[in-house]
Amino acid sequence: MNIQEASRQTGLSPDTIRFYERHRVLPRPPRRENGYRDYAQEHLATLRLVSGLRHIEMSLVDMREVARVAHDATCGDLRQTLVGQLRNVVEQADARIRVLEHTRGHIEGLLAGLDRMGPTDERIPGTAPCGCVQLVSTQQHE
Amino acid sequence: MNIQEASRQTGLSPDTIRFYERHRVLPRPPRRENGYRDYAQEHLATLRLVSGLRHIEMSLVDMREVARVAHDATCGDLRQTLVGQLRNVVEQADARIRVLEHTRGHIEGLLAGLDRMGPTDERIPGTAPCGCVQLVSTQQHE
DNA sequence: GCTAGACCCTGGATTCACTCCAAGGTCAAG
DNA sequence: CTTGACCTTGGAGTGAATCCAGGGTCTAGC
Repeated sequence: MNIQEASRQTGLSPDTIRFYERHRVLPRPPRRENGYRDYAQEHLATLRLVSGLRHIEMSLVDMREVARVAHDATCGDLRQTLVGQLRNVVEQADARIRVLEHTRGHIEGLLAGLDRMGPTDERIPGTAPCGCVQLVSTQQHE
Repeated sequence: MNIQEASRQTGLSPDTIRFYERHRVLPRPPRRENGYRDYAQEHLATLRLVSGLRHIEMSLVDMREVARVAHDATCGDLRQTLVGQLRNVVEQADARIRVLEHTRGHIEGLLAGLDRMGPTDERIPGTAPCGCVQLVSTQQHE
């Protein structure tokens, strides 16, 4: 399977796959005689894992560590390290989701506020206009 | 209020505030005689708005647009542009949250799988170890 | 008055994680 | 035997910070 097909099946672009390989996040696949990378099912597993980790914004360095463990370790080692790292990752995702939901709420508040205010057209020159300032500044920020 | 205090009250680092100012995401505040930036409550409103937009990963260019509108427009202009952009932003946040939750589930599946498998210690050399491959590769990826 | 330590300023270098590009090789269809 | 879609590499460019050097300022304590 060539790199494009591997890309299609995992959601990582060919460029990103090559980039990760260069930075030792992904192991080097075997090559055909013509030099093309040749992926098998077992590689896709790792690519998909890495794609998932990328989605939750794990750093390249940490992904490298997970991938190294997932490819070299015995099951005992793997379990310990991987479980630790994955728990971490879930926590990070949760934190990220909380921030997003908080900000989403904040923005919706802004929108609702704009709705409530009705279409006045004046503003005090040199300041932020209409209700925008009040809406935003009443929000306490962590 | 100096830049550090403004930073403390809005969650943007002083470096980031200066960076945004340079890139015209934030307006230039007045300076004291010594050249220090001097922020007032009305500036904090804008900083907080921008901090919120940053949290949901709005691009610098789009933030510049929002900030420009929020500072220069009349209320009518503001309403139209801002509402459009903010709706957009909420959508982006939702999409982001969906991806994160999907991946979170994926990773938890991995963890549950590792739990179910019990502590075997063998692995086939040259392949990814134990259940890791199966767990990941059974997951279909968009 | 003087020094230490925590601020502030600017402009430019570095970082991270890609993403794109140039220059060239490979291959299947017509 | 050409066209067009693929593949290779190494290196340049991008976005959004973040860090740094080199310098000025301010407050507290001696």
